[in-house]
Amino acid sequence: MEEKEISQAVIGRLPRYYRYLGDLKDQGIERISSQDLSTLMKVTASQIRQDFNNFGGFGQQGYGYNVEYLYEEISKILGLYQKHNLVLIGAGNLGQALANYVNFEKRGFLIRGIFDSNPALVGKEVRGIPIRAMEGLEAFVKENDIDIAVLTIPKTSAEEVAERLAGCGIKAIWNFAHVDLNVPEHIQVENVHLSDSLMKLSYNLNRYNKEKEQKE
Amino acid sequence: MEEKEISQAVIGRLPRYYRYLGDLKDQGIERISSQDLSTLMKVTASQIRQDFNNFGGFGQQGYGYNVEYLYEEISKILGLYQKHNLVLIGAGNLGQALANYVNFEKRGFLIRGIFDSNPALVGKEVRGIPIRAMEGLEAFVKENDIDIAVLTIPKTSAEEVAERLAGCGIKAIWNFAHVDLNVPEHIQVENVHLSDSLMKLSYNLNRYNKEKEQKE
DNA sequence: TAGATTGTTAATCGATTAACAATC
DNA sequence: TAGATTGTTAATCGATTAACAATC
Repeated sequence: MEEKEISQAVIGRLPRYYRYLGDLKDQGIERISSQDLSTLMKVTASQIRQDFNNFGGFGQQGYGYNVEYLYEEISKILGLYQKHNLVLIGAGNLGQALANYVNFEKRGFLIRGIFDSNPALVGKEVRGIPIRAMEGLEAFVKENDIDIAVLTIPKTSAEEVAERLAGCGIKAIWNFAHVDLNVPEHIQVENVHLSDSLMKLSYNLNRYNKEKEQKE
Repeated sequence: MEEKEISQAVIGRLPRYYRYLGDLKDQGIERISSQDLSTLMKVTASQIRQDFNNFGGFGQQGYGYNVEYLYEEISKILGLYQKHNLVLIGAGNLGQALANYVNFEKRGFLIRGIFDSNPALVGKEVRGIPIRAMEGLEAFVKENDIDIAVLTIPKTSAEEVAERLAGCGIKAIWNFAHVDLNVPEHIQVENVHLSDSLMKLSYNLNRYNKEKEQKE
């Protein structure tokens, strides 16, 4: 069966649904209508129903959606029931922050190895995981069935490391380096460009202040 | 003059243009056509011209765009010529990583104060900036002309802190806590939801693998 | 002047919203 | 059965792409 491609706009909203449904579940709420969820999340009920129907009918007419069931279904869609082995490359501040972030482990994202090009860091540990030298990267990825690499390195070395990762069969890169990576199509890349995000905030802040000035 | 609202889709692309233009500038390239930039950035030339024309004509027929000029103009649009005073709330791993990130300072985002609710951290320093107790937050924000708060605290306390910030006149929040904040409309919020980002990667990774299996 | 390339209008595409018949 | 609410089709809206006249 040829499945129709789901737009990235929809995918991008799923984690937010997942979060709200998790909260509802924790509150012991059993069912919710698209209308109520719409009020809660400040999106249209129509969009909620459309989004869910991309993946088949999760609701029931006259009843709404079962919170726990919907939560589980979204988790399956996002692939969270599945374990992933990660390597973290770049044990600087941000890398260490991510390595210490326990919530990823809970969702099945397991950091198996940490690498850094700085000899002073090699041999040290972050949350019990030793920091390794970059030389061993390829072998480690292959031997430990690693599918995701987290890139928290400067932009200058990011492209080179990405190529090495592509060469040893990595499947996805979570990229915090401030460049766009040039990797083969079959490798999934998700960028987190922090300074881009801050610039957006800067724009909106300035725009709002300007508008205010004009009114005065 | 009533300025027409620029869509967030366009704003979201500006930092990427800015980055590419900065690189071109560093390479000493003087001018570029929308066509060449299009090839480089893998977007359509049409989109590039439309985007820039939202802010007035930056180019010249038959010539293209002057790299340095365009770079400066985008920097102005994004408000990067302007200094902003920030407080960082939450001196955990992520907070410290951000505090240590020098590039923000370069762009005029100056971290003036760091706050944490953990008494064990209070009094310590991050890059020369002392960590303060939460009690002093409001006074500090007012006295130091702070306009942006960076929230790197757990979701449980995020809403409460956001309300305190709203109460003392903060203008924008860069939110790393994994909740949607309920603040008045005039406060700009930019969310960085890391786990949402990882879930998106997870979805795309799984989808690709599934498609591959089907073909085999 | 001729060629290049923008600025801008028009066409297309996709995503969001509205409406309502189906059905629990 | 009557009421509620989904699933889904149709309408609208906005964003992207194409086309080309304006102009450097």
